Amino acid sequence: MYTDSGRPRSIWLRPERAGRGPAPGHDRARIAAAAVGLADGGGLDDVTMRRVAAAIGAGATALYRYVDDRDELLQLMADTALAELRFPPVTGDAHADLLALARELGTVCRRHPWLVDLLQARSPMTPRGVDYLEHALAAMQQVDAPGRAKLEAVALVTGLVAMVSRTELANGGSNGEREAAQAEYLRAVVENGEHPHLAGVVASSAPAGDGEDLLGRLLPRILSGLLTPGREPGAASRRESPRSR
Amino acid sequence: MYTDSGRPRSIWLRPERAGRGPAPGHDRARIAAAAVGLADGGGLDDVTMRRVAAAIGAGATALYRYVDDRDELLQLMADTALAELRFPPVTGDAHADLLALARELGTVCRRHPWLVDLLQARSPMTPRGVDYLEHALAAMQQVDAPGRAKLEAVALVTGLVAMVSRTELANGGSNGEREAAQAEYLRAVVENGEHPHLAGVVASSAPAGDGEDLLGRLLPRILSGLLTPGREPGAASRRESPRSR
DNA sequence: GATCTTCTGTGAACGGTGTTCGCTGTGCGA
DNA sequence: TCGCACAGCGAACACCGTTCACAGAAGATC
Repeated sequence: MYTDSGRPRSIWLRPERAGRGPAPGHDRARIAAAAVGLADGGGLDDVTMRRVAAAIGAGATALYRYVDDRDELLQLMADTALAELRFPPVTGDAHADLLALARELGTVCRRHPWLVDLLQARSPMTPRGVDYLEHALAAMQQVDAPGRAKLEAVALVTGLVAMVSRTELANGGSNGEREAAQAEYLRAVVENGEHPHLAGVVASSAPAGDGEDLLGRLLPRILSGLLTPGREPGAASRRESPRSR
Repeated sequence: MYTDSGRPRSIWLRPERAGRGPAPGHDRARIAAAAVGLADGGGLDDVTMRRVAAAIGAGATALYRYVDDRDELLQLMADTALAELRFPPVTGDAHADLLALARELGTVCRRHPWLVDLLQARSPMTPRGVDYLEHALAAMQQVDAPGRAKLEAVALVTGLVAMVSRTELANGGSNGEREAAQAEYLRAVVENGEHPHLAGVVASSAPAGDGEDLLGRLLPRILSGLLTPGREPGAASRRESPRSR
């Protein structure tokens, strides 16, 4: 049933325990938990095979009995974090339900900042990731839109959560050398005067509003644009300015 | 004028040539070009300090005279790639202009797949990145929306381009082991039957439509939701289903 | 119960990484 | 002309992911 009839490529289809030999001294859950602990403390860069192994009291290379790759370890971590999702009940209001789901994902991202990187690198098709997708689709059950559009909506919601979480963490977290450099350069660009629109926008906008609900403000607007079936907003926009071209 | 009155933290504020010593044998542009060439061939992982140095015929550690960090080298690369942007003229139709700009960014991303990673890791505040932002804001000059909303719109447009480019490259590029594993697991999940909504959507949607204009389909809808001033779509959605809660 | 087979954990090792540190020169400013 | 700041370089450091052969343990088979 597998594509080349060998052993499954996906870790999620590989049984954790093979029948024959001695019982493993560790398990995926413990390993993933240890890795999550390391990442929570110092980011994904602190998740090295040696350090994770040491954290569970194993030799440096024991992890390769449980995981083919460092990348598979990261998948385990993503799944472990997504397991913290408390799916809000489906009420029938697709927009509100998706917003609630997005907020849940946001809180998990706040707890595990590194999850943002894993979410954006590629949508993590882990068991809990699939559950998340299923829940989102269930929330949109009564929406009149093709399946493709719904999948795209989920991807966009997830991407938006990642984006918002990233800016939240950048504003709140101990601003590293990198942010300082960016701020320094941005200040210089604005003062230089060759970017009037940027200068105007930077001057006019309040400084980084803290407790403001970005998700609640952006997501409904995006969803309303995405999931409304008939209106064809692109055509309207094109009709508004017939002089162009 | 700098925050701690030392030497600028940002590479863009540091003069390429210091006055005193012998003339440098290389320059940022050549270094960045070499790095871009490596990344185009084999991804960002192929961009190591040693290899880039070798590509310009320099010793392994000579790069540190031009760049503080590997990360600064990546910034140089992002700027070099963004320099390929051919900004489409501003017509006055904000939606159309932003779509055209997004398409331009998309073609650059198609040429330099690694740029997607750099765009998503953090918005690259490089000179060309600032130009991009300025151009987008100019396209929205006549839009009646607060500056914050415009900045958010730009971020969303960029994020959408990154997302679309990623899926394009994943579909088109030589599918690695990773994609195979994901596909294998997804098939198993669908066959298993515990995720009916997902199964339905996967079954109903056509297989990966190739020449279909994702950007042109998604971006106008998103923008229409984002940039329309008065309508408060969130409230409308809440009013549509008063029975919930 | 004995044997066989498979699996587990390990330590050493390989090739590679980013980065630091002296060192030798070189060429501009004084 | 002199001095000094800077360019380039080689060696070195502390890691990294991953491979491999090998010890030993435990289920399967007889």
